[in-house]
Amino acid sequence: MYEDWAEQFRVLGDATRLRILMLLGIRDACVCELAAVLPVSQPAVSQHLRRLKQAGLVVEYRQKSWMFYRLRPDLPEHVRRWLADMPVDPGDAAWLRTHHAEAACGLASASDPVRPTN
Amino acid sequence: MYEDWAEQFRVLGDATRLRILMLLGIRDACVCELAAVLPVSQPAVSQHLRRLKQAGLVVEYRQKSWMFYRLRPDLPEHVRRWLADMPVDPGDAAWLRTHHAEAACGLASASDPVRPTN
DNA sequence: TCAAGTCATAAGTATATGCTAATATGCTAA
DNA sequence: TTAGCATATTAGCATATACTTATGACTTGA
Repeated sequence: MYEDWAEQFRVLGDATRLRILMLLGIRDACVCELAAVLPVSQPAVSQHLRRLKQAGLVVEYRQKSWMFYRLRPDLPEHVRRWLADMPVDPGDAAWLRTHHAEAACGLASASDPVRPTN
Repeated sequence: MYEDWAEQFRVLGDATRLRILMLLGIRDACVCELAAVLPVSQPAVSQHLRRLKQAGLVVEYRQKSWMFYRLRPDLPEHVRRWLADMPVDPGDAAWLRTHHAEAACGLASASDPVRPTN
């Protein structure tokens, strides 16, 4: 009866996944950006993102060769509140600010990323 | 940085622990009551309660030979909201209603359980 | 003091988890 | 089509977790 709820909590029960969620709370990011910031390998990032996606916490969209991830727009209110209460790592925020997606991923700054409709 | 938060989520990331929390949301209960309701052994219940206690989610108090556990009165608002949003297992609620602590644990019904001051 | 009941702890086991390295897949641009 | 990059998947490993049984510690009442 509580297994689905427990699974939701387990998804949030990893520091790396929480950090990914907070990073995506600053702005959308592609896998290579996350892998550059986080102290784990790219496959590890991919695996975390897969789990977050399966849990319905993030969505993905392709931008040229890059898979961008973003927080799901209609996150459950519980999750929104939790994330709002957690502090953003200043270093993470600075990194995402100084390394714009255009530069980091070679996107032309003129073209705004095409976001999924939902 | 997020390890403490992740740990909080991991504590909630187990169906048995969630069920214990929901049971204690109905009324305080002793270990043997919880072990009677749950499909796990008494040591398993004790181990879960220890973890819940370390996480600051429950407190314990002795009543004769029984160790009663209750939700910590000043639970973080996050947790309160999560618990409020989760459904109570009807079977669990019925069990705690029909098996009063007095009968289940041999307490005289005249004496209200002495609760801790906090 | 002692027997019975209650709970906690210890030891052992099976499964889940998070990571890495290696490899496969897929997209883009020439 | 093909080269090169970005991402996903696989296999393997170390650790964490949840459970059991066995046992120890504590409380109560006779």
